[in-house]
Amino acid sequence: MRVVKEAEARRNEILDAADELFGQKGFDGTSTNDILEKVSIARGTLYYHFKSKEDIMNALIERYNTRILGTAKVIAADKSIPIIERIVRVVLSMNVSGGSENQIMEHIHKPQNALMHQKIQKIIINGVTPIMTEIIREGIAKGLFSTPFPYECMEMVVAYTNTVFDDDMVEMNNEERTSRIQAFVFNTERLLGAESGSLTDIMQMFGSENGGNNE
Amino acid sequence: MRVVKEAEARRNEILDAADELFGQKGFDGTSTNDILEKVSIARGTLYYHFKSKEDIMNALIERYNTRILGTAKVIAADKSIPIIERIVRVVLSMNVSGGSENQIMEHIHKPQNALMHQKIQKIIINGVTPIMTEIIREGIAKGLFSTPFPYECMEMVVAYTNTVFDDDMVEMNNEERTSRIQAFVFNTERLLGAESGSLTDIMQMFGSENGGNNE
DNA sequence: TTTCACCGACCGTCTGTCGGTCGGTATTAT
DNA sequence: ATAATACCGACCGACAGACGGTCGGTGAAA
Repeated sequence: MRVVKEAEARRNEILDAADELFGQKGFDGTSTNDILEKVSIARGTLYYHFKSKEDIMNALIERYNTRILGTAKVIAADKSIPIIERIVRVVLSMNVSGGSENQIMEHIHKPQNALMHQKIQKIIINGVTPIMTEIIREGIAKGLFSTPFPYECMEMVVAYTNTVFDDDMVEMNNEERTSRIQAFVFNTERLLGAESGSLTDIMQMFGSENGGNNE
Repeated sequence: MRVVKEAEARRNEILDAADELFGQKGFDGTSTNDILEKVSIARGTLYYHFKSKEDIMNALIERYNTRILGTAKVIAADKSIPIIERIVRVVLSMNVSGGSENQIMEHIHKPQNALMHQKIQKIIINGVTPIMTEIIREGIAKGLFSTPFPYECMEMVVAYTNTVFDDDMVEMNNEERTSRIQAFVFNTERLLGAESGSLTDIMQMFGSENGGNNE
């Protein structure tokens, strides 16, 4: 049957379907036919809205991009939140993505979606780092931190969390995870030249993020 | 024409061809036909030696694995080399891979080979980190370094260098690269609790690695 | 005569293309 | 105001081309 919609509405339908399918079966594992069936459109329609399958992925990433960085920016700019808490929240917003759709990132970390994962990681490293750095500079001004290389510091922190914590890159049981987080907090304090123990609050929130989402 | 060879010889021919082709055109961009033509064998022969295209990639990665970690282990175990120099050499061995085939890793860092890259990165992080950690412990015993978390420290260092320096993950011009290395050395010193400036030698060797290979 | 490396025709599935169709909307004539 | 017309954006589905993987069969060496 023939159903006509506005281009943007249709585009989003396709993206929503692709989002779910890529999450379940990976990019390579999802055929364009899978998407067609899910949206109930014909082949030509898909290629009317997107020029290729990879184009769909790029559009999806663009959506993630906007959401993730948008959320991070809002949090980072809210100077009413204490600096350290703001840092924690920005870090968390990278994984949970802020809103009701908290299963966005969960799918990404699978061996199947390597390319998508790589592209998102690139966006996070190059997008989140400057946002975090701004907070760090604030902290330096207030005497909380002390480093001549705030940007590179945060780049290291962001790159590390994104490879080791977000992935199946390093396999850990809960115990190893806990010690990894302890060490991470300690190391971050050293990198930032923060007083020992001043970031320990981070650990708790990290821990709860893993166990289960409470709001 | 029909040419018969020992299975292992043929396997290596196929791997060599795949290595070069994947490097040039990426994994997805290389068809099995490309490999067949290059090796001058028939379809069935390829699938006699490998059960799938991905199997070829995994065998390739296994080769890298052996070479990279093998080289790293040899260097790390040579206690005649001063600790800091050993660290530098291990880091370098990750990129140059030791021997005459120094173009192995160059191809990997392309958006096309995302899956292969991810798998190799996993091997490096989980394989090189313990090797490096051993050296660090030696350094701690000698009073050069001081950290309660040597493993997690090195994990951070290895993960960072592999994402930021080895990739097109972060685009940098030479100037940015230089400052990135300066900061990296500084940060690593902090992480390891090393005396400021004690690792500066690293910077020089890193610099030469980029410019051109001498020996 | 058994075994091992090899062959190449063939299959199903995939992505992407292309000529053509349909329905709503703006425009014009009545 | 209403009807005829022209237009265009959204949609369709048959099709082409290429790909990864299979299988029954072949030839040479052991």
